[in-house]
Amino acid sequence: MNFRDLEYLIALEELKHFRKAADKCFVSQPTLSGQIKKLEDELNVQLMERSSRKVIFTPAGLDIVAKAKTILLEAKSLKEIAKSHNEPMRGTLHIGLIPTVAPYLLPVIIPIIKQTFPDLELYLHENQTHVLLKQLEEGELDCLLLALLPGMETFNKLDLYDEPLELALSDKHPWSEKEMIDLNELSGEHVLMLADGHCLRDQALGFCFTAGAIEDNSFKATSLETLRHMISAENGLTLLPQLSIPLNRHQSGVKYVPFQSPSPVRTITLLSRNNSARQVCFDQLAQLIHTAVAERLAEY
Amino acid sequence: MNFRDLEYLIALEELKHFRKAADKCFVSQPTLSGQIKKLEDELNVQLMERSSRKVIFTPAGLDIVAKAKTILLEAKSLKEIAKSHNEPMRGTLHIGLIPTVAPYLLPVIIPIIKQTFPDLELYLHENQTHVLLKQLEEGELDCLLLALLPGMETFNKLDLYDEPLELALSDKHPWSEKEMIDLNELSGEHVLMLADGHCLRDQALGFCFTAGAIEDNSFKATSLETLRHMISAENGLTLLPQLSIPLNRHQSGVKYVPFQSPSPVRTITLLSRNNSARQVCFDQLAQLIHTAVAERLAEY
DNA sequence: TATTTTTAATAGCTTTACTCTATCATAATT
DNA sequence: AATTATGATAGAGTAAAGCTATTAAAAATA
Repeated sequence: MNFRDLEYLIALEELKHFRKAADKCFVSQPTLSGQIKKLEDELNVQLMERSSRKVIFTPAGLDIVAKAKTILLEAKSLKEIAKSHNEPMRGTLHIGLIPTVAPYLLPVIIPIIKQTFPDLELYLHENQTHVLLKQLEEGELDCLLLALLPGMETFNKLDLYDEPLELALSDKHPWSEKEMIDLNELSGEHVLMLADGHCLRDQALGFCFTAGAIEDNSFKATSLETLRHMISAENGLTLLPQLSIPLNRHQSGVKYVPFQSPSPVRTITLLSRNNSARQVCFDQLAQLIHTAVAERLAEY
Repeated sequence: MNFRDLEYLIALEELKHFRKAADKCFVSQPTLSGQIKKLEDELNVQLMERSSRKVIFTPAGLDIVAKAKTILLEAKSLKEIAKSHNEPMRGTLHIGLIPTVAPYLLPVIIPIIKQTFPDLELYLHENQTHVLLKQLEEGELDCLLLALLPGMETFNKLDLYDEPLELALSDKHPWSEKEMIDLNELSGEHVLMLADGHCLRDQALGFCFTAGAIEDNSFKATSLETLRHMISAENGLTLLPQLSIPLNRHQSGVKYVPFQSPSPVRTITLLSRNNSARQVCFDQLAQLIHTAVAERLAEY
């Protein structure tokens, strides 16, 4: 039994005539006859009485025609489901983000994504890099927005933007009035850091090590916001990514000073599985994010 | 797209493994791979991501698997419908009967039919022979219970019983005490008849003509019961089929006298289309009716 | 780092099943 | 009796689906 056989049967019930039904189905009369016979043999039930003048459906035949119609409708619906999924910017999308990106990037991009791709249903998952990578691999997430690190080569990456880090410090700190600062001036300074597992911690540690700065071991923050409040309270120093910094670089007791070139920087990337079916979607999304963030960063 | 492809897809979604899914479907792995690929091409949508380690279904794939499951369920249900119709003594049956048979035969056979074949749903249609034959031909009726007449050779017939006609007359008539009577004694008598269109009228007329009796043209009855009442009221004569006669041959002013051999007789037959799908059903029904009526007639 | 293992895709051939044209058989109509 | 209408049958051709053997690529293991 296959879908075509059911079409033959339905046409035959409608027209009560083998040749006409065959014409309607664009096959020859013997073909239709044969397939109907095959169907009867397979179902082991006589679907109609044939005579040279009349085709009379049996009750069994009529019941089966009715069921056949619902099956063909379902098949049509299946094809329409497929069609609706053909549009890349439609359907659900599970995005993973790291905690040092999510709260600052999302307000910039969510409104424009919702406006540009209203049929995209976003689910946002905030987690640390190693968790996100695992989830992406398992297929639990569709793509990630995070800072590019070594070891991500097995994934497909679309670079979104390079995000400079700036020096955050209390507005009572002697350096707080500086317009710019050189990374090497941090030599010997104690710097506050995020807790283990945050990729920004490792990156910042790297820059500090190069500059000769020292981690302040008395405290490890669990979020950038905690870190920011600590700076204000403790008169400390830290590195914060640009998107988390207010435009005027001075707010609630904290001042922000950009570094002189070459500034410490991290690359924010859209990561997806190499063989993901939604590459077209990611391309468009990356393009949109790139533009939106470029506009935002230009405001500094 | 066909049903098998959907089975492959469902197995693959369940096992997330091409070879295992192929095993489950009793085909080779390349066959399953090929058909899945064909399905994707046909639906023009990627149903899953493949890698050498993982099979991850896309949202489109999952939606389509869900729909595929309902389609296969419907297909299964279609086969079960066919199966249920395989039992010949089940389902609806439209039976046509003539008015001179229905009221007398049905009480005899309906209880035993309902008891023997409880899954048979009977619809009874009372009409004159020519109407019934037309309806049978058109497929509106499945079979007929009527008196066999010339011109019915194109149908399939199963003889049920031979029904003798008896002489019905007022209990005040001089012949009313006779045990038996010879048909030829009717010579010159006036006999009451049914209206045109009743086959019993034509048959009775035939017997009367042979015997030399004359039709009483002053009245034509539209039913046997009217005829019976007329006999009582008008002191007339008529021929009535045995099943319409009370067992003691005397009731409400009417007496019944059987004819000496050779008695006038009609053959009651089950008629169906030659190519009817339900010949088995009719055979069993005829057998049952034959037995039930034989038992009833033996009581006279 | 090289080797083995796992897993899906590909190539090439075979088989199945569907379709076609031509013809037959039967019953209805002329 | 001849013609027409209609479905069934026969036989050949084609397309689809199946198989085995092999390849390719990634992961696991040595």
